[in-house]
Amino acid sequence: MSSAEAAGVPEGTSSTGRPPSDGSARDRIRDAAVLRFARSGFGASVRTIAADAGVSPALVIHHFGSKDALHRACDDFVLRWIMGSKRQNMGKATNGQLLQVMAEIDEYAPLLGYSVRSLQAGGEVARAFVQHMIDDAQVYTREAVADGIAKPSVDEDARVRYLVLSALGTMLLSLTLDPPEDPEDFRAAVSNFMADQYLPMIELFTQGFLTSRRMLDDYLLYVGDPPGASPGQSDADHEHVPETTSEEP
Amino acid sequence: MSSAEAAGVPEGTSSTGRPPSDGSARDRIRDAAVLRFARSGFGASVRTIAADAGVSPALVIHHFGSKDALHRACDDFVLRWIMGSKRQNMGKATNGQLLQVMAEIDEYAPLLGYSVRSLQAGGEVARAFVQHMIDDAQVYTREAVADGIAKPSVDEDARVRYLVLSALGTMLLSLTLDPPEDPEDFRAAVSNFMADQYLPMIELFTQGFLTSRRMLDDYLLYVGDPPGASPGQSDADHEHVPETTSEEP
DNA sequence: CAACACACTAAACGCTTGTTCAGCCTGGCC
DNA sequence: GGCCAGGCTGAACAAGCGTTTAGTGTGTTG
Repeated sequence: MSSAEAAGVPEGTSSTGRPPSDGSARDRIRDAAVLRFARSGFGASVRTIAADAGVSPALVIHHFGSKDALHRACDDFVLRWIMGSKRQNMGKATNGQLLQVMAEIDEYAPLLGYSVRSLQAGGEVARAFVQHMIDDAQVYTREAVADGIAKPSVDEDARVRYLVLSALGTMLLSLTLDPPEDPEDFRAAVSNFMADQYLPMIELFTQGFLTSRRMLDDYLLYVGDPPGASPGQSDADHEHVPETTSEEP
Repeated sequence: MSSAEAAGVPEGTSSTGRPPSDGSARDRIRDAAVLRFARSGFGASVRTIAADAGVSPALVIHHFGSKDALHRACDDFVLRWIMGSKRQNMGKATNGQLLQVMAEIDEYAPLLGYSVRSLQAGGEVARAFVQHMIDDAQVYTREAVADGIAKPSVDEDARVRYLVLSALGTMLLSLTLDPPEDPEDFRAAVSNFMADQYLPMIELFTQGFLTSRRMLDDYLLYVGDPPGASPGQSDADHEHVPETTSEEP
């Protein structure tokens, strides 16, 4: 939590004090907008944001041109913030798999709410956010497979994409179904979610769900080898239980 | 204008015929609202819905009282429809696991868009929708475990909840990131999604992701037994021993 | 027939929205 | 000093929203 928003400056506008160095009002508006969008969604009104920032609605438009442009500016800001934070955290914890991504999210805290709203709304930030996570996870997963921590996949790219979409989507749906009373506290909600879902998730990641390979083998036989496949992976044929499961299309 | 009344009155009455049992205009408004909400989200205006139904905005309010009440009526209608369809499909395919849930969704087609919007927006329908899916999956999973198709879990309830949240959430996020150009066609989008994600999903379900049980065992050791697995329940505590012949060292 | 009920509508009301406009205030430059 | 640039504002505007109101037409009922 940065809590850098502690700029006092309540309405005691003695001589309209504003630091002359750089447009602090513009930044204050942007910060207020990010916070308000996170709290109330992107339907939040310009007037509300202006009130949060302690300025007039007209000034918001004066500085950003329109509400849409303000939204885009917030997207830019958050995206830049995330990318910086990512690069900073990239070094540590190369042991991580996908779970690591979730743990990292907990560190993204201040702008987590904004990201969640963006994911709910779709659009450019959401796509970029997910894509960056996928890129990260690709590195982690490759290393995990090389280190023998993770099993190889028939199609690594598809698996990484699925795992990221799954981890994010599950959390997103959970947050949507039971949103935190205080919209400020996405962080606590994420922690709760992790506490609830960690066991089944890691259980699935450890032992899988099905007892037989039949479904997978049938599918592989049906579609042929997918693009990324190198068929030499004899690593994974240890589990041939010739079980006659019930019928399946 | 006013060609609306000439268009599409299923009952043979030529002029403003309305059966005394149930008003057809009311139904037409509800149907138009469901479609419009699915197409444009719940922010769609009463005026738009009225135009779609070929009536005046005032009539919408006259019949439903308010836009919120109309929304609730649509929720009721869709929920009832889903529950009926569920009951109808419940008989077949008891072999299904969670994948079955996804396949079923493809059959929910007409109201799929509405459900997706509801899941995106959260609220009562979304919760009910998910809960019903969980209830279904609980039955399926129990049977699959009993039949030896699915592996047992340390906490079956938590697993089912996670699997449903994961399956739905993944699809929801995918649909949000790349929404279909024609909002009518959520069905095709779901099919595409399934085509893309089936392999990694079934691979994960078959072989898991991690090579060692260590993370799971560490977690179980750390938290002790989860709430669902009381020691008296002899049914499910055969899984505590670290047997897992399917895992490589 | 008159009288009522009710589906239905055009028009307007009140409100909120994003945005614009004219002008105030102040700091810096001549 | 004068004067301009620009951050900043209160007031207003147009558009859209959900909803209300007053009223029209029509089928049913006494």
